[in-house]
Amino acid sequence: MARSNTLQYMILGLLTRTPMTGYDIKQTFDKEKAEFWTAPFSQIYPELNRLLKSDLIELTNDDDVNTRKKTYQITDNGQNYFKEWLLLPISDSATELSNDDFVLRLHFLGNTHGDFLRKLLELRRQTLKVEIAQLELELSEVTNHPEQYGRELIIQKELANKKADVKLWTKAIKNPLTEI
Amino acid sequence: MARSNTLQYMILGLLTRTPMTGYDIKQTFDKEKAEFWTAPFSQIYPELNRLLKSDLIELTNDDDVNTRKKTYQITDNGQNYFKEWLLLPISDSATELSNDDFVLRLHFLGNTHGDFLRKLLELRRQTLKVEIAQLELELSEVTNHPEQYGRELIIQKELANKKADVKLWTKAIKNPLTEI
DNA sequence: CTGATCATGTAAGGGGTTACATGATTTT
DNA sequence: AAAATCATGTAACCCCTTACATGATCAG
Repeated sequence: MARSNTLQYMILGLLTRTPMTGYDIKQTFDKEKAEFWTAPFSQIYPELNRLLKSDLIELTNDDDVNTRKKTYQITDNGQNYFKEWLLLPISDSATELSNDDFVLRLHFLGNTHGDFLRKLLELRRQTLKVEIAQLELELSEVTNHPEQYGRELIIQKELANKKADVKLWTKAIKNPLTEI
Repeated sequence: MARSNTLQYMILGLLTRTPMTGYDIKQTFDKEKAEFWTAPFSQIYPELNRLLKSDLIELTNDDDVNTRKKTYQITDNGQNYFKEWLLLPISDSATELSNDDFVLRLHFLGNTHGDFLRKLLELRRQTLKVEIAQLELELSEVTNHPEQYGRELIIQKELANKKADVKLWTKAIKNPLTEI
């Protein structure tokens, strides 16, 4: 249980847009730096074969028979599976949303799903506020303890980051894309 | 090769301060939330035994003979090994310093090592500036591409975070602890 | 005397990295 | 003709997580 499997969703997400080969997927990861995450071929190819067996993706018939090239497309099954995952943090009444979970989903939200996007941002903002309160408490415990100066700087860094995030998501909630 | 092994350095770093048991180490991780990182017993105990075999730590004689309690202290060997790692990003003319590497080292820098701390912050600031330039380029490529709105938000978030970091480290370089 | 905390481990399995292996196609 | 890029994989190894196993000590 608890199979996080980021790669699985990254691949499915990319294939919701257009059919691709394993090689293409790797290129996309490297070029887009996706959300600052990548995977080697040795992870991508086995994962593709696993998804194929699970009937979440399938081979297209576009490939020249003489090449080894294998172009994959997502199945209806895969579409549903991916969408279910994408919407999970909202339908689930989970009160927490880690940065990784959040970023991974955000990556696949374009101009569609405007409503869902807003809810996702709201949820993340809530999580951040709780974390900020916690960090402020920790910070108050280390100030004036010069031997923990390094740790104090780390806490300040995390605080600054999370506060910047709250600001950004607040702005994004107020000014949705539709206004552009 | 390329054994990153965060845990190894966390343990050695804690033991430079005071002798501890595996249980104490776990407590410290959980309480201090270290630098937002923790490890389970199933990782800590085997690692302690490995460090013991490598002669980087040793058992103290403080423990009651009748208990299973094992209090460890760092050896001279371990001290050297740890210090070498701590100073690596400077002595090494590596031009990059990842956030994880940076934070891990920062955690063990108190009011001592003021000079080294400044160099470390400087180095990190340089890395950040390069990354910011890269992100600004990526951002310019996705704006006005509504289908990549999610990715745009991610890039903006990363940019905001890195900029906040630069600001913070600049301030820390200018106002060292000695002024407190 | 019962439950919380102290205390140390092993086992199984997932996920990720690095290195290795192979060969076709395209560019220079 | 050589080098770069396209293209798909396997093998070994490390790190980390979850679950399991065991028992002592201390507080209520």
